[in-house]
Amino acid sequence: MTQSKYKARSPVQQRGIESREKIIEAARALFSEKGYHSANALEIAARAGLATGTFYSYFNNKKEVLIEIIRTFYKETVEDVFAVSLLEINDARPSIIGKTEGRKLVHYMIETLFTAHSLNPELHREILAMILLDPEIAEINRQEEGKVIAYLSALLGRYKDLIRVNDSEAAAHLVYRAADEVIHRVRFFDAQIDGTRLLSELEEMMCRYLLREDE
Amino acid sequence: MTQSKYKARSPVQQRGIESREKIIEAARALFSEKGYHSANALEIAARAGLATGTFYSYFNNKKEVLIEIIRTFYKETVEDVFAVSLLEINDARPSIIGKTEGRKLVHYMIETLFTAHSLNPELHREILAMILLDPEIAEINRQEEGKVIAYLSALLGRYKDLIRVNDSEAAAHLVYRAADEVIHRVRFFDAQIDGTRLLSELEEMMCRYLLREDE
Amino acid sequence: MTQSKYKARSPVQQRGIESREKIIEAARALFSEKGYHSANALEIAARAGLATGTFYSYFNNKKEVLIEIIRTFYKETVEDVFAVSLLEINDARPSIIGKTEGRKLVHYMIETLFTAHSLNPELHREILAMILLDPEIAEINRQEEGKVIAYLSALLGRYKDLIRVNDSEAAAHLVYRAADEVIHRVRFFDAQIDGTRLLSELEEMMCRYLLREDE
Amino acid sequence: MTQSKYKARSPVQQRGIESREKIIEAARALFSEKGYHSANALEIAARAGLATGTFYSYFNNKKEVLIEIIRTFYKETVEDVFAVSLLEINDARPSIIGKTEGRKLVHYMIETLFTAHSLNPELHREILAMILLDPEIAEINRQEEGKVIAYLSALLGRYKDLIRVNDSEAAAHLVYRAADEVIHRVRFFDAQIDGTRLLSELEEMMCRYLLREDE
DNA sequence: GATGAATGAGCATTCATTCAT
DNA sequence: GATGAATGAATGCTCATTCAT
Repeated sequence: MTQSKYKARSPVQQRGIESREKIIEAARALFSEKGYHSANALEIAARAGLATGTFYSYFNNKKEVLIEIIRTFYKETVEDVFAVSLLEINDARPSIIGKTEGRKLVHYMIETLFTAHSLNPELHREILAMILLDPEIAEINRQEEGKVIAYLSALLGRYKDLIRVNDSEAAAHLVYRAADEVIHRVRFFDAQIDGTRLLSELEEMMCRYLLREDE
Repeated sequence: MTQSKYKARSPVQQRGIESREKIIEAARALFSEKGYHSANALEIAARAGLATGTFYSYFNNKKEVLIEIIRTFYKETVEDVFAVSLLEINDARPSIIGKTEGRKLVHYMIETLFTAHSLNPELHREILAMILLDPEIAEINRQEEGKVIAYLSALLGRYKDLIRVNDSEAAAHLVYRAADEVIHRVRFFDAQIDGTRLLSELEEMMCRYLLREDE
Repeated sequence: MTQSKYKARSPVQQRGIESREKIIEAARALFSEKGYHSANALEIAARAGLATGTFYSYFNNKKEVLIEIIRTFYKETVEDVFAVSLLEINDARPSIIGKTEGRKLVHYMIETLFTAHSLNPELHREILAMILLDPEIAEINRQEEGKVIAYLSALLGRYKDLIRVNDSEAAAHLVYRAADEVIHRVRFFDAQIDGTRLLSELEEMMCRYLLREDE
Repeated sequence: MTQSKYKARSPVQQRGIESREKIIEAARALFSEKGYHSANALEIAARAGLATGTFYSYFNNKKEVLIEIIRTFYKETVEDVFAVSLLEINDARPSIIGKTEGRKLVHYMIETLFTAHSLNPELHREILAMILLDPEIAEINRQEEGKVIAYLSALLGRYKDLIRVNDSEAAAHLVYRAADEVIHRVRFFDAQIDGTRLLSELEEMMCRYLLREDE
């Protein structure tokens, strides 16, 4: 928390850039395997094949690595997956829209979120917990999440003929939140109920909520 | 984690029962104020006006207190609030139903969950995080949550004329999950979007999902 | 520096009081032997025959022990030595005064300061350095030193017939400062010049400054 | 402490000389600002706009820089100031002496020391502390201080008609020590007593001690 | 000459848990 | 039953110094 006397440096040489990368990779692996709280700087450095001090050359503390990982996580998983998937729907597969099959659109959205959750479920869970525990992480997440919601919002706005929501921004939030949470539960916990049934109901709920009756 | 050599005892004398109660109260206060991870046995005992050793007379570790608190939490907040509220709807206010105003029913459900979240938001957030971090806590939560979902499921089943879901169990899960998550976000984070708009959309989504067209 | 979550506790049981005492003694010994900066908590605890944690039960950090030692140091050495010596001059040996031998008074003062410096020279040196390096220690020292200077000031005021200073408070400061410093140099460093000559000149300076011509 | 395997080199090229100079300046600034102990090689190098390794090209460790700074400090501040001031008194202003105003001489001495202390008080304080903590620094200081005292001693010897000390070498030591210490206190600490009063008494003490009655 | 990446021993501090009283 | 003293492993972080480029 305290501002360190030694600020973490940014590597300029190739070797430094590689070391920083190794640390992030090692941290990502450890956070997934044993959780953020159980991993420590010594261990992360060792896993990266570096000394403890090297860790602190590039990061002031464990949390800074987590933040970096979260940003990368959103970039690599949610954001990219989303952008690509939605572009596909939009541009590469105009046929979907042509058929006015809004239900397929909903299915795609849920599937995409599910894929994003599946890339590294354990790490995802750790991040979700940290969002609850640390306001700084919460803020980072809010920023990153905002981009995803913006995609959704734009998407909902684009298909006005299919979708009947009034407040498309609030709807995007709602859809993201609800879907994310339900998918998360299905993904992590052997729910009291069969996951397939839950996802199926989720799709049903989304359709009833989002799509025009006459579709 | 490891089972202690000395098992925590159950108090039999009045004094012992009071000490145990004091510890739980102190822990609840501290978990709310500074979070589960930042609180420690010494501090909890001090807050309870007891010695460190006394803490370990009644609990083998901090987690055991948390589990006790979670059970009580569900009893005192979610479960009770739910049961009472829904009974009111059902029995004490048959007029609501008489009007076939399913929308009011939905509104009530959301309001009830919101109330439950408002009783001790900080503690609630800590518990949510622990559910993600600790499988044992997750299991405890699953059990307790199951009761709430059972209420919802029964409720949905009772108003078949109002409600059009096929799989009322899955629907109860879905409704609980989605509402809980959205409310939680609205409650804790200054979302990118106004909370009122989000709750309003949530109600709209639930209505469209749950209620028959002809209501 | 930061306020600890765990505040250092005050021992209530006899055993605890003894442990705290042992830590102070061990610290005093180590600070003398190898200096404040070179000693560390682990070492101090070990020397006291206790675990590291026990050190932190009674002190939040090394500096707190130093402060305690400084206070005790002033109590045990300077203050007491001074009070006793000066009382002796004053009450038990009125003959000195009767002879109007102010020179003996000055000699006593210097001798007393020299004795104070001799009780634990190494520790004294460490403390002097810390006064220069740490404002908090400087303040503690200022307070304690103030008492000694008050004694001197009172003494100077009492023998107005012998002593010709106008501003006895400033004079007390001056005398203390100058004598303390010179003695310190003589005590610690093999000065470029023989210590005896320096002390002799110090006495001469003090006499010329303090005593009436006609003494 | 340990002699390094690689000896620090002496710069021969212009560029090297400049680098060395930059390091000394950066160190001086940092030692003043945050103290000798809190400054470190990395920081010093960064401040000098150089790489860490460059620091170790010219100095084997931090202490070597301090020693260099102390020598320069004495050269630039105390020694020069002294020499110049006293020469002024002696050669350029024979009128002062002609008036047999020894009091002015004393005033000049004190003023000169005060000026020396004022050039970089924080650095001065750090050096004083290091003298107490490190025998090697103490020895360096002894040597440099010796020159100042030699000036004083010579000065005292030159005005035998004004000054009545027997042992002018011891007197020079004494005067330097006492004045230095008192001035230091006035300069650094808001003494319990007003600085002006103390300096005034200091001058009075010096006059009574040094000057002949019939002046 | 200069760079900055890497090292790793070293130290301060925390806290879950035990146990003698 | 209650107390609070004691433990010591664990961990975050620093920084003087080396060395490959």
